[in-house]
This record gives sequence, C-alpha cells and structure tokens, in this order.
Amino acid sequence: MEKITIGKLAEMAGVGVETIRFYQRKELLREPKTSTGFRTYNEEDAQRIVFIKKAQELGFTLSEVKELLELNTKPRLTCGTVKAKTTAKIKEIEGKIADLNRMKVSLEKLACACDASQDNIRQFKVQECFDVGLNCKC
Amino acid sequence: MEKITIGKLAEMAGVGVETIRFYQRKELLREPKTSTGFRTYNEEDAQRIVFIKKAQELGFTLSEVKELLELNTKPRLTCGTVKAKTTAKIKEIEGKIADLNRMKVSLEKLACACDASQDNIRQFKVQECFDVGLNCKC
DNA sequence: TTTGACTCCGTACCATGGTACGGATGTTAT
DNA sequence: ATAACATCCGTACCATGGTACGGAGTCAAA
Repeated sequence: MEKITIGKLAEMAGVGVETIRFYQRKELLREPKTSTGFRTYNEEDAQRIVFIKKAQELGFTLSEVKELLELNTKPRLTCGTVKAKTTAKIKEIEGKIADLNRMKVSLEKLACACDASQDNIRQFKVQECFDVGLNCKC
Repeated sequence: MEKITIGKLAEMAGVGVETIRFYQRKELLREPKTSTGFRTYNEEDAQRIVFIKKAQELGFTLSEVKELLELNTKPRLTCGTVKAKTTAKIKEIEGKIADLNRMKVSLEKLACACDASQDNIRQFKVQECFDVGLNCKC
C-alpha cells in the first residue's frame, strides 16, 4: 500500500487537485503534512471527498456538509447536541425525499401521457408537482 | 381576483422582486407585459417559481430546472424526445432518493449510538454512508 | 392633481464553489 | 546527479445565482 499524494487522491475521488486544497482551506478535509511539507492521505480521505460531492448534488451547501461531517468528529459536541442536530438533519432529508417523490410522480405522469397520445403532452405541468397531488392513471 | 404585480408575485412565491427579473432574463419565467410596460402575473407563475426554488434545494441547477420545465412547454420537442428526457430525469431522481436514504440510515445510526452511550459517538462515520451498507441495530 | 408607493431598466456588486497560473521546491527513475 | 514530473503556495480569475442601486416613469388613493 503505497502512500497517497494529493494527485492520487484527486484521481481516486474524481475531483481536481485544486478542489482538495480548496476543501482544506474551508476546513472540510484534514491537511496531513510530512516533515517536508507534502500532503499524504488515506482511503478515508477519498471517502470523505466522495461524501462531500454527493451531498452537494443533493442540495447541501459546503457549510451544511461541514456541519454534517462534524456530527461525528467535532470533540466539543455533547451527545445531546449531536442527537438533536442529527434528528433535525434526518427530518430535512425526509422532506427532500418527499419532494423528489412528488417530482418523480409528476414526471411519470408526463412520460405516460407521452405514451398514450401524440397530442396531450401539454395537459400536464411538471411544476404542479409541489402544489397538487398527482396520480398517474396508466 | 385583482391583478398580480411583480411585488405581489414575489411575496406569494417567497422570493425577491429582483429574483423574478433574474429568472426572466434567464428565460425560466415568462415576462407578461401590459401596454405600458408593466408586468402582470397569475397563480401559475407563482407555482412555477416555487417549483424552481424546490428543485434547486434538491440539487438541480437553474439550467437543469429550465430543461425540466421545458419538458411540458417547449413546442419543438417530439413525444419521443420528451419521453426519453423524462425517463432519464426519473432515473436521476431515483438515484438522489437512494443517496438520501443512505444518508438517512447513516444519521439514524449516529442518533441511536448517541442514545446508547455517552462515549461511542465517534464509532460511526457519516461519510461512510456512500461506501458501506449500514444498518442500525437499535 | 398631487403624493407616495410601486415599477421600470441597466449596471454594479456580492457570495459560493471552484479553476488556473507560475515560480519555487520536493521526489523519483535513470 | 540530473532530468522529468509532482507538489508547494499565494494570488487571480471564473461561473452561477442572485442582490443592491438609482434615476425615471406609472399607478392609485386622497
């Protein structure tokens, strides 16, 4: 198991070297240096970067991601605080899942309208999915 | 039913007036003008803005949101094209839901570890949720 | 018909999340 | 030991998604 330089880590995690340095400036990622000033990493750092990218794709900002990650690494947090923050995040995630499901149902309706007829595509409006309970009758 | 000015629309949709003008410049929202150059709107415009904000919170960029909205309004698109784009978006949404569920399971594990003991909080790593299948044993 | 609130438009500015540059220094294979 | 390559750091720049400003025009109630 050879040592992981910043270039290798970037490749493993599918990001640019500059992105890693940027995350370190933002304190989202540790910055482990050798005596000569070079960074060396492990598998867990790669995992952490992948998490950051995924969470971003799910609509979390970098500071929200930071909060999430600190839930199990910040020494100052008490059990009660972690518990409270964690359950709040769970609620937030459940809300996002519900919204995505509404959006999905709406798109399924659009897709099935598309199958049924050449002409009635515009009878359904994707944006209604957050106001109206839609059900595909296909 | 009085007419909806840009200010009222902004209030209805929970955004700023400038945001609406911005969306219009980006062609995400129609720009209905009276003969004297003033904008007037309807309920559907508000719904559309709410959709845009929600979709953003779910990790879609404005240009992705535009594409989504065009699925049922763009006159040039054939049924086949709409169908293909729609099913692709459905797959993407399913991926996001799966990621959110993994994240949720991971946070549930963290929360339950927090209940069980004062000391073992840091045994679980939130970021592992995209690599490892976790199950809460509580 | 005046007065105050709202809207018009263009332009400038802002925060977030990177991306690029470039000269110096470290690492590695020959 | 030297060439080739990677990494170091600071700084500058970039795209996205707004937000603010300010002078002029419009609307609506008194």
